[in-house]
Amino acid sequence: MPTESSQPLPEYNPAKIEPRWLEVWEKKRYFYHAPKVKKDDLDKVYNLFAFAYPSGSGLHVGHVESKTALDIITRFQRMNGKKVLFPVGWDAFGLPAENYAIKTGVPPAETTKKAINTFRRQIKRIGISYNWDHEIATSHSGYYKWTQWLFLKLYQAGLAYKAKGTVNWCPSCQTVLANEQVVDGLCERCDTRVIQKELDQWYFKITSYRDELISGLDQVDWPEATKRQQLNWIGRKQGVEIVYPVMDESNNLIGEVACFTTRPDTNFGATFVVLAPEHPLAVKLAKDNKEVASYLDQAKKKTELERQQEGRKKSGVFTGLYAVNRLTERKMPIWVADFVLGHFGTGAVVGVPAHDRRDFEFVQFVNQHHPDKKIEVIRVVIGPDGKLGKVKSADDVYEAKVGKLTNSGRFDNLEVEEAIEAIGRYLEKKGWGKLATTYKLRDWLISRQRYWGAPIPIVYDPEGNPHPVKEEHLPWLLPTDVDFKPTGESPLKSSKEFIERTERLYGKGWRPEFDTMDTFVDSSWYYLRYVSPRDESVFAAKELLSKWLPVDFYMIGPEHIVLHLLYSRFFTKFLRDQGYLKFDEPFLKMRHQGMILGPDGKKMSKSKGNVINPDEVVDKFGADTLRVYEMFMGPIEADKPWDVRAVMGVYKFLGRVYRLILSSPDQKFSSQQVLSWQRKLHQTIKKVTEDIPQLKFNTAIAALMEFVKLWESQTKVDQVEKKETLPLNDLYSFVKLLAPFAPFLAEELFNELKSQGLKVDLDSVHFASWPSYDQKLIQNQEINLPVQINGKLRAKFSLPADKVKDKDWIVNQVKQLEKMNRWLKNKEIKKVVYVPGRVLNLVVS
RNA sequence: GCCGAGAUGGCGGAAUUGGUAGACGCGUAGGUCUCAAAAACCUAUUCCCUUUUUGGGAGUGAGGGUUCGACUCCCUCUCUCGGCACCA
Repeated sequence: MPTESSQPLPEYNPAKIEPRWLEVWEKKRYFYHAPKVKKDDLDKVYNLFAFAYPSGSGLHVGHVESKTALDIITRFQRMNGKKVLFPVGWDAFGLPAENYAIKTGVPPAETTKKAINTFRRQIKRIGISYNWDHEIATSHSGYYKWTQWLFLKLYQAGLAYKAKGTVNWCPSCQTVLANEQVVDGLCERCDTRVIQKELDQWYFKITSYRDELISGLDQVDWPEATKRQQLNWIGRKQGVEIVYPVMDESNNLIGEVACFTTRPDTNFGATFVVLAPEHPLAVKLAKDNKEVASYLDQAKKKTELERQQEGRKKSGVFTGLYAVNRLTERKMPIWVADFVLGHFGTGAVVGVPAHDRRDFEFVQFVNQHHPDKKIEVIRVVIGPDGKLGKVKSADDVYEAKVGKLTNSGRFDNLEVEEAIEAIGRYLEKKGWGKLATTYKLRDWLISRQRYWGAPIPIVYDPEGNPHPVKEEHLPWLLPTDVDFKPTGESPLKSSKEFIERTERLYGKGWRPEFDTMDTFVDSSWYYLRYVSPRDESVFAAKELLSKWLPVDFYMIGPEHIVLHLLYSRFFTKFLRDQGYLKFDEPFLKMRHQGMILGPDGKKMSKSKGNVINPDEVVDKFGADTLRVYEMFMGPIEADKPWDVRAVMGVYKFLGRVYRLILSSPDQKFSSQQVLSWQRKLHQTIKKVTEDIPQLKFNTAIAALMEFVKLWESQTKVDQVEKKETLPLNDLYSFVKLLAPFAPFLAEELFNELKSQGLKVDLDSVHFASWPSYDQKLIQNQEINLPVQINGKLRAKFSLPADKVKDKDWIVNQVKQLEKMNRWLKNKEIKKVVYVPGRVLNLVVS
């Protein structure tokens, strides 16, 4: 019967389809440039992907997931008439390129360039529709010029300062390590014990924004868990700073010591005070107290690992001084111990052993090793169980904030929560303390003794005083004549050119700062640069900033939750205060993509041999299959294992779509079939349209599959009356639905439809407008109503859609059903619950 | 220890946010085609009982509760995964 179609259809062959369209898109530079927007344009959308480090191993399937997700959203929004900024860039400075240089001698600039080229090729191959004209790389001098400018702005504002600080140091690699590079006290690269070293370092004063970094979270649509992690990191705590007079052995008043506590309610049970080794009073005492001096020395020498191995084992030394608890008139011995941290609170802690485990453990240590200096344990809170027993072991320590006070004079019998208030106020009234707030957040150490980063734009005069590099000397270029071999010194020290340049520009005897900046500095303002990446006069064009920023949607891995986001928000607030930005928060809405695990359900790693290479998947099945499979795996935010065989299922699905469209002119249907085909189509349009903005790509794809399934089954029904073909315009709608997910196949099928006679004046389906659905058409004419007896499903009753609101009619009809006899015979219907179209529940007795 | 997320068939996961649990895909079994295999297509597929169909019972980590009705809400517990961790 078929005539022209007796030729076999061409097979779905992505290897032919995809390169062809890629070439066309590249040639025509589709979406290369961000669209033009007017100020306050409500149609603008800024979609941001957390730019990646261009590692030598190339694109990872995890990259593909988040890039594809954002690409789908972007294409969907474009088809819905939005103007979208969708840029791409490279977090190109960083350790791996430098380590590679140390090993091989190949300069990081070269390695990085090569890696970027690989990434760019791979990303284009999977059809991500980035605005390539806006591409940036943080290692490019046109970019880091502005990173340095930002440093200078902070410097001028007094928010960049130099101070001595303790840093992680790997004696084998001879370099400073970031906290993240220390794993269980060992260097992540060579497993050498990391030690603490005092170095003169540059810091950014992020702490001056700590309160706004908390309150600003109310303005953004981020996952609650993410917000909470930020809050924990900032770690704001309300409490009381109690000031105790300090006396020597012979009761001479010699000063005072302040202790921060969140539990002033327990202060009647305070029996000692502990200073951190860094506490000024401890340092002062060390001058003429040998025991204290040697303890401080030991504490300083301790490595991270040793501290961790010791666990919670306490140590300490008595200072010979006492603090007076004015609530009880008790003389509390003052000790120095390294379990107290110098940088939290006041660096001194008041010990309440009955109600703080660590305090109790310390008392155990003292009472065991210094029996002549025994410290008393006094219970001042009775738990709800009414137990008033002695606190004899660590398990008896009562830390919960529930219970009533005892042994606390006039405050006895108050509930803990009340007592916190009351005693706090009392201390304040007496002038013995004041309400105080402490934070865990510390200033941001940005110095790195590394080569592959942006040089800190500071020069030192012959006396060693720092001066900012003049703005006209930016970019303060990273020298190239350096020795990469680690020597324990900053690699830039080996550059003759760098020193000569400094002397030429600033005078004889002047020296440049040899450290570079933490790469987090580069990566915490890049979203601003995207609007005008080639502008040499400003970090980001003001007019464009006001049009595009803030970022509307940010897709970022959960590993960046704390640092990157905190730093970015800090920079945003700083630049706002400097008058450059007009918004408070850089990222309005944010979501995280999960991790793609190996087929074994474990994190992919070369050593486990479970790495899936996206290039190989594309070679075998094509980019569309890779994209659709990754989106189909499951919810975007979940961790999901790769299933080699499930990829085939997606490939088959795309092949079916291909064949259905190509053979559609030969498919004949009854008008009834066409109608139900259209109904399903419109239901699918609705589902996909609603799912994409919610990032529910897996269910959107499932809906497309369901539609294709129905279509296929219809072609197989042998009916007598079959003379209609599917309307080209409806086929077009379906291809549009497919376009964000499988852009190559959709483009191919769009062209096919044109050759079948579709009249559209467009070069690409990706410029088409998104299909809309007909609400009336969606309604099924027949409704299959579940009928429950006492909440258990007993029958299904199918009724015409126009009867759906007629409860009485339905109940009557259902009662007549023969099936119902069994359940309703000799029973009384006590209650009828009817949710229109959803369920009918008869409650019988 | 603290904070957070989670637990649904053999597997990945759906479920209109309190209304038919298991959509969609994988896998498996049987079938069509084939000399055979692969591919493709069709059918079945939560478990148990009954069984010719019909039918019945159980069932969303465990236990309890609220409700006409609970994967969904509340309480208790177990386990898994992330983050922080001597932070006063």
